Amino acid sequence: MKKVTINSVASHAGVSKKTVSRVLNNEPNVSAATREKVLAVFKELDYTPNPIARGLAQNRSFIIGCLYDNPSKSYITRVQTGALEACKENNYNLLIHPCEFRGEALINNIEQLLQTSRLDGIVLTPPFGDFAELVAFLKSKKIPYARVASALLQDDSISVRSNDEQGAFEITEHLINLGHKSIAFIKGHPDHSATQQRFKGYRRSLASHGIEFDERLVEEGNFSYHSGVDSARSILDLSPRPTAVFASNDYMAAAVLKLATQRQLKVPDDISIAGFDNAPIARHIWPGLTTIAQPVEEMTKQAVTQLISHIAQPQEQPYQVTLESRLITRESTSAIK
Amino acid sequence: MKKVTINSVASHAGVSKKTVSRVLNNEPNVSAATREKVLAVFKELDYTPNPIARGLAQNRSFIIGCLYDNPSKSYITRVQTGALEACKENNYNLLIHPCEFRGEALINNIEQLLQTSRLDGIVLTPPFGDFAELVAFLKSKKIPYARVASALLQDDSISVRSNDEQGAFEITEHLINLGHKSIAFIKGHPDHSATQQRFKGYRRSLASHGIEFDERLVEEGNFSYHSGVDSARSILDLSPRPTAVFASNDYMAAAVLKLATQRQLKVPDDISIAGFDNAPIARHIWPGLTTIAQPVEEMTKQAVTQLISHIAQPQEQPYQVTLESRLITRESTSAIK
DNA sequence: CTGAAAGCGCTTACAG
DNA sequence: CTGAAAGCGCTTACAG
Repeated sequence: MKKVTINSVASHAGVSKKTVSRVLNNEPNVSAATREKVLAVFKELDYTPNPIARGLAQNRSFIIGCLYDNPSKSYITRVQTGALEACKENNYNLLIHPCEFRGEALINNIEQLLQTSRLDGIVLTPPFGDFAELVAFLKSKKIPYARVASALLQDDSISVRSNDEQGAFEITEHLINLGHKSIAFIKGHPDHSATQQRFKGYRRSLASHGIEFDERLVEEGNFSYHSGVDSARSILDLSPRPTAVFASNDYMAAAVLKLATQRQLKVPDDISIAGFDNAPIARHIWPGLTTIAQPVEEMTKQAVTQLISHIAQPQEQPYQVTLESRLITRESTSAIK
Repeated sequence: MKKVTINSVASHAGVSKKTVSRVLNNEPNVSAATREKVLAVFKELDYTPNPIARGLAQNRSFIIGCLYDNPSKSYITRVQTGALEACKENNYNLLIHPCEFRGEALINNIEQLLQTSRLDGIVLTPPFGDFAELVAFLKSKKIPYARVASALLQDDSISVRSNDEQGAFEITEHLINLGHKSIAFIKGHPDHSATQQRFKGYRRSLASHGIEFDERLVEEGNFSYHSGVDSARSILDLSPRPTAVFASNDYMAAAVLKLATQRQLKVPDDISIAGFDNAPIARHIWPGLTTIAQPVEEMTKQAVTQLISHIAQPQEQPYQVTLESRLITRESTSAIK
């Protein structure tokens, strides 16, 4: 069985392949009769255009690459969901590329990626949007990119983020307003710019209430559940024990909750626990976690939408947006007794 | 700035483009001197071959598509992890394509996908591997595919599954051996073949112990957490209340656990709860869930590895494998009092 | 409204 | 060991 190409269709229909190309792309300037004839031959021969050939001629692939390296699986899932929505609306497809390396190895890895698949653009999810080396590399290769949840930059790139500092401030305010003064804090992954932002918000809230910052209440996590367990152990061993814990994401908060419960502590009566992200786990456990809802899907969707429109029209304005996050109170926090 | 192609390299190096192509692909029959000269020009010009052009000439894209439609996000994450490992080892890339439609719309959706991106092969994850229409369509389009966690078939396709029936049998045995006789069961999504298999295993275990099957103890779920909440409500309202619940996946089991805890029931003292999959949530909650560890990553990795080798050498044997699953006991199940 | 020619950037098959 | 020619299946730019 011979492969059916634009040429077979053209000869079957008795027209030039340019005309076939016209009906394929819904271009004007084709008589209704010709169009129908060609359409009929499409059906008859069961013709599907070859996207690679189209790609070569147009120099594009209609594929966006999504880079990530994130210990929180649910965060990745949400990123993908948003990216996929944007792709779907624009007839693009999404290629996913986790990569665990930093520095030199990372650049080689991306170079390899670009050598095996042509990508029209790349979404950089945390922490990649903050890797200056990588961003410079993409610029030098003239690969369009968009940054999600990265630090603000005064450049011309596409960037969508949410206000981590403000979110952390608000959730700390919530705890302080409940009467808590001894509030432990678990940091996120050091490479993520959100980590510093959330820490800042926590400190700003403490300061605004005249509560002295206490270093002993701060633990270094990395956004993984496992790191939350380790941090929780240290925190619960403190004496006096803090009356509340604010973990930089919900996975780590869930770990604190589990460990506290195992140790026969009542949450929130004995200790209040707050997270960040509003990941699914925040409502899948009991008590449900008080947290900050971050619009991860929406951030990524906007970033990819802008990226795609930038690919089509590179002269557009840079798009830099900061979305709002909001406090969600559940059962894991309560007034101090 | 002119784009640098194989032609610019060839003229710079003073050789034919065929020779450039040879060093690009590490082919033999190039003198060391020539090779080095060309390599030097690569660096000098910062040349990167165009994957689309290569793809057109070779008629391949080095991209595998992953189809899914699964209410369990962690399952998808695990599927992706396995698929990505296989792709990485073979210099392939992974394109993800969730699709929510059935029947006619589904086929159109896939046709559209194949029209925008050329895929060298497709992995069908549950429930797609069991959709006869889709499988027939891919066959007619001559798109290589591999099926993950689908029903056994006497055909020539690549298929990797695990033994759901046996897993469900074993976990039910575990409960019965702990003294439970009234064991509620929450079914999975009706479109997934695993749903029937797990139900069968549950019934086989009951039967082998002479415990009469009771329809009132069976709820229809769909693998989502939400469906688990609904099922849990019905089950906990039964009187007499069953002493154990076996949910067809961990999300639904987690929902039962949360609802039971909210209702002041002690797990496992008042009621034992078991899940299936060994999803992350099974160990992120307290008490941890007794469950069946299913090698989702490994299944997918094997399927994609076979798919890629089948793409390279289509004459190979069909690969149909059933992997083992194993019981993991945690704190959510205990002997009846 | 329609088409012939050239080109996208590679590889394949063949010749020397 | 090296290269000239043809081809992969489309689109772009131009001409009529």
